[in-house]
Amino acid sequence: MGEHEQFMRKSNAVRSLYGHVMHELGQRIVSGKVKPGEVLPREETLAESLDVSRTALREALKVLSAKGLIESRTGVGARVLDERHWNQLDADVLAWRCASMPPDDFVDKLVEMREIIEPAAAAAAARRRTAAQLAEIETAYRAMEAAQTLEAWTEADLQFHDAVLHATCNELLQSLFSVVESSLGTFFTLSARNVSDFRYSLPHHHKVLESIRRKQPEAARKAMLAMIADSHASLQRNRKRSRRKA
Amino acid sequence: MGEHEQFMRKSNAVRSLYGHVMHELGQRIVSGKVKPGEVLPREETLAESLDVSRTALREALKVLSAKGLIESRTGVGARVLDERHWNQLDADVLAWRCASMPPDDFVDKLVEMREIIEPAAAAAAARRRTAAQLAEIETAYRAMEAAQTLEAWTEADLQFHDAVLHATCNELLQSLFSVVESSLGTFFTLSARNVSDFRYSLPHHHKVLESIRRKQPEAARKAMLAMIADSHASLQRNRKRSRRKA
DNA sequence: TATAGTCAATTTGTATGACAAATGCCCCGA
DNA sequence: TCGGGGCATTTGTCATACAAATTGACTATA
Repeated sequence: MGEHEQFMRKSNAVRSLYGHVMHELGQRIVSGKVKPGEVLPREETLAESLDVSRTALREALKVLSAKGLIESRTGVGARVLDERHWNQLDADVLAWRCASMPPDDFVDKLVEMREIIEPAAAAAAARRRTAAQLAEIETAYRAMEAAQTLEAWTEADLQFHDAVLHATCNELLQSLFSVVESSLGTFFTLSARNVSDFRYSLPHHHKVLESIRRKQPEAARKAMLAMIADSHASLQRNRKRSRRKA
Repeated sequence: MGEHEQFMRKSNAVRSLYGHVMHELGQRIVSGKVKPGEVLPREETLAESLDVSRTALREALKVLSAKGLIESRTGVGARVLDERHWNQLDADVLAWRCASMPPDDFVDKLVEMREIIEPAAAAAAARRRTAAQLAEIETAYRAMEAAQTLEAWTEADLQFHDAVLHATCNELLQSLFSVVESSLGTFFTLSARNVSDFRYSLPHHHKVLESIRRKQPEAARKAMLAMIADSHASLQRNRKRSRRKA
């Protein structure tokens, strides 16, 4: 897993016991190992099998319930809910879905989301960005320029897109960063073979930056859309290649 | 509070103890009664003041932590996080923000989100909808046509927009329904005086329905955008009116 | 036989008390 | 002045007990 210090919160959830349990159960559900409609074993049994106390297990269940994955009812048990109820935009749920090489159609959905969100965000940023927000974007861009390793590039890339969302001055839009994060993460996973040319999208980013600097919403929208379309195309080339291998 | 039986889950969270506690603390935070950076009283004290056990309180804190509102650390306490970390798209967080007559700029942000999401969703639905999904949308439309009370209208309206999101075949888009729900809810709250003409947007909905039926993405996009722009304009008229009163 | 009502078993919900672990701070010593 | 050790504070985890809700079976009754 990548280390995006300032994005991935140090998240005590990672270190804590209940965090592990939540992660484990969450993945079981999202990956389909336990299917919607099924009820989990009773808490005492489940706690024992996971080697934690009922307290820790229950905290995990509560959070999963808040994410819409399960519903606990007295006297019945914890039933896995239908996908329709899942909090699909939750960072954890997205991560769980992307964890194990997501199916192509899910990647397409991620891309569709980006194509809707990010061009609109770039346009809004071009309209409303403050000087400080522009500086944030530029800093991220410079970091991409300077990146020597794939890891450094990835972090700077994420920071760039986060900064654009931030510049929209709309925190609701910024909360969609989790989608971008999962999307980019998956992208780098799926196209890990050609690590060499990871800088190919730099010109696209430059155009977005300049459009936002000059406060040209339509130019920013187009530049961002082109960037996403380009990376999507590159991803599909990789798909075909790996399918041929198989 | 409206009753949208099939949207608002019966949500044991409403009835349960920890649910009340979560709601109470969540509102305190989102409304700004306790500000980011502050630390809550220690669990024992807080539990006592809310008249619940530490167990129930901790379950509430865990969920609030999952929503990004607070962060608990051993030996320190539960610190309220900066708005940047909040899970802004979470249904509860949105509801808490809209609970107490949200400021104009937040309403604008909701509208901006709708203007980005829903036209794109309508276009996608026009491209990919199945016959069954179209039927869902039509059913909702008929219910709007037949609605005699504001309550019936509101429920059908929500159902219409949910059906459109569903017809995109992209569950990520559908998860943004919480935004539409909060937005419409707030809209009806703010424009509650002229209840009489609640049906004025029916023609807009008709255009969206027909465009999706005929699989015309661009027409669907435009119709949806026009609908949102129209309701936004109507909302702003109301704002001015109520400002004049004050 | 059908039906309503009661009871018992099961499972989650809540409370309580205890201790482990992490953090921050003061104080002491070099 | 700086660094480390220990102490107080607070959350993290565990174990146990009982309350509350749901289910399903059983029974009495028409």
